[in-house]
Amino acid sequence: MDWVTQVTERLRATGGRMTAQRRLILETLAQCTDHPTAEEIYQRARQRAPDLNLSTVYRTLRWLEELGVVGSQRFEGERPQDRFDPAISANPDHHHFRCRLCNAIIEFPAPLLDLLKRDFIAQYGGTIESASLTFYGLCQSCLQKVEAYGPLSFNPDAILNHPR
Amino acid sequence: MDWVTQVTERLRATGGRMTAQRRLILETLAQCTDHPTAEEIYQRARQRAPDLNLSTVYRTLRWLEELGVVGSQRFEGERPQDRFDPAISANPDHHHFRCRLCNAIIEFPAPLLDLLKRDFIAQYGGTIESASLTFYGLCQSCLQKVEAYGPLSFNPDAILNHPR
DNA sequence: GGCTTTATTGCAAATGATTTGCATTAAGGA
DNA sequence: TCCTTAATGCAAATCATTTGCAATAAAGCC
Repeated sequence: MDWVTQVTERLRATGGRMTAQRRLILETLAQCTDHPTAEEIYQRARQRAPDLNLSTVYRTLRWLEELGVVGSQRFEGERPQDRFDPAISANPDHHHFRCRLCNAIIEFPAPLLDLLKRDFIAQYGGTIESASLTFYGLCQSCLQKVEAYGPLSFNPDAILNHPR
Repeated sequence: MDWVTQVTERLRATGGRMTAQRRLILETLAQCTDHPTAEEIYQRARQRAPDLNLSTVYRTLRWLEELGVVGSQRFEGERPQDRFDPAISANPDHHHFRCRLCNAIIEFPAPLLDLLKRDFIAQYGGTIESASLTFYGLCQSCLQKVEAYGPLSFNPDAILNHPR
């Protein structure tokens, strides 16, 4: 049984209805290999159905989030907007690395996080229900480029006063 | 030399000016033991200077952020707003636990995070410049309350239809 | 101390992602 | 096929945060 059908069943089980718009959004999500914003999902889906509405995209995404089918998360260094993660349903225990230069996002498992959780509980008590870990840095290929060419010298004054 | 004076020196060194408003905001931050929002800082500071402006608070906070004097971070499960962290200048390497019930935030060190970073680099290459780790769960005292009394049964219908 | 430069403020208006109210449409069980 | 009500489209509202601009006031200089 494919992903869209699985989600449809979860939906029906909670009194929801499968619509053309929801199916389209689900199929769009299924094809994502990245972490798109609501607007990006809207644009991609709209290529197949131009009268799709952005509100519907938001409502569908929030509903999928409640079902645990997609995750959402914000990254530092860009304007505050949710990015959605269709991979979370297939692989719930992953975290994110984000490249500061090319903005690529790498998903990685972090089994050692359990050690950190145990340390925390041992010291402070309580329970931990979820954890969010994000690394920021340079991905392998951006690092290689920087190492190969050296950092670019950026001097706005020199650019502005440069003779044409 | 106290904190406000230290920050003033950093400020002057970059061509900035120390004003009554900035001093007030700094002193307000120095007294924080929590992670207030811009609005909360504004309300606290305004008790001493009622004509302080919220824009000034925002501008001052962003400037302190650039200087590395305060940190900012958003937490899940509340509306999207920045919370500011004056403790980051004294103790840069801390992470956050947030209690889902009482909303308390606990700061904790996580030296083991270096293992996770090393693991990541070994597998994917690149470099890691910063990391954000947040735990969500129940703090010790909320956990004890839940264990002592059991979870509350919340049934809106029963409340609405309850005879008075 | 007064003068000058320009960083900073207060105010109001703009921004931009996200949510919401409501009339209309359509899913899916009877 | 009919009926109930969940879902959509549209426009307007939200709400934290930012920004333009005229007025104010640091702080370097005489």
